[in-house]
Amino acid sequence: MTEAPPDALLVIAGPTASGKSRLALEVAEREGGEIVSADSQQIYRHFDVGTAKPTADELRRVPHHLISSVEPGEQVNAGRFRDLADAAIAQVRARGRRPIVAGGTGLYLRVLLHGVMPGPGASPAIRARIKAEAAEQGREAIHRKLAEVDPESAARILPRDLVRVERALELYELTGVPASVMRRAHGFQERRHPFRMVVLDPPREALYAAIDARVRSMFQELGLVEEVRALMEKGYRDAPPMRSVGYVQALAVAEGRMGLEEAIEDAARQTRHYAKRQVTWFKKEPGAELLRPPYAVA
RNA sequence: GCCCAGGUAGCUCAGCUGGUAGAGCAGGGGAUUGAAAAUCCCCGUGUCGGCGGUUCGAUUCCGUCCCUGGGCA
Repeated sequence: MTEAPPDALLVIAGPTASGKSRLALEVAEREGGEIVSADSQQIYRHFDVGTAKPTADELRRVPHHLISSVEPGEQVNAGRFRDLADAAIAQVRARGRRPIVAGGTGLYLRVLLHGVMPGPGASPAIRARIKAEAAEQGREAIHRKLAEVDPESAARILPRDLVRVERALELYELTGVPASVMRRAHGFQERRHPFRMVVLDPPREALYAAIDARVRSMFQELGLVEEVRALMEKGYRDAPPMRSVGYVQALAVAEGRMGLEEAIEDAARQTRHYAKRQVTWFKKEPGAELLRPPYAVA
């Protein structure tokens, strides 16, 4: 691994409940830093308990950026995150302080560090149309359409993966260029920030125990279901963050579709699966430095 | 003590009339370029409770013992 330059951006990544926030806080306090969150859910306002946001006290101790900064009705995406994060990093530096990026959203981190292929973002209209077509004609049919305009993408995306089929189709419709061509041309080759990325890598058993305890606490002590009821009253029942792990189950409880205990167990299980996906992602992330507990960053 | 129902993968359970077993969940692995806490893919050998017996061959039949539920005393 190459020696990171002194002004390298410190990035702390890792699966949920591994202790990223704690470590980031500790480093920030020690070095006069400010935290820039790379979390696709904590960025939404009002969704606090279920996203495991830092406590009010923690937020007071160190300035945090990109936490509670977007209304739940808006859709954040990788491109928007990159812009917001760039701005936050620049602000922190302008103040002569050290930005510390911490978060578990792998795609956002990658896009921040390595860029995203140029091109248009999501088009709600196109997606709604494709979704309707898929419901009517089936995913296979949509996949065949993709195969006609972009056989390379169709070959690597399975028909059932509607999210990706949709995006590839959307990209082609908007630009006339196959997504596969853009993907190949881009290849995450941008070097947007010199960085040093540490990935927290707790033993699986400990990670799962921490997840189980956290999820249970969200429901039984922190009032996740009550938070969801309040969010529903504010009109956020169908907001993007409501479909993330924990909120899905809490919503089901709030609407009487699921019992509390079942919801806790399901949310914990889904969170464990999610954590595993994060581990898979970060393990092969270029430049990642795996860290075993006890965590320490020099 | 007697009667009944069970003891099969970590868990819940399938397994016509004998040819050494399979699903869901859990768990494991992977993909991932503007929804990413989303979306999607792959992976199931385990003394079929123990010991005898019948049989070319027993998870499957017989005997016996152990264990777990339920019932009767």
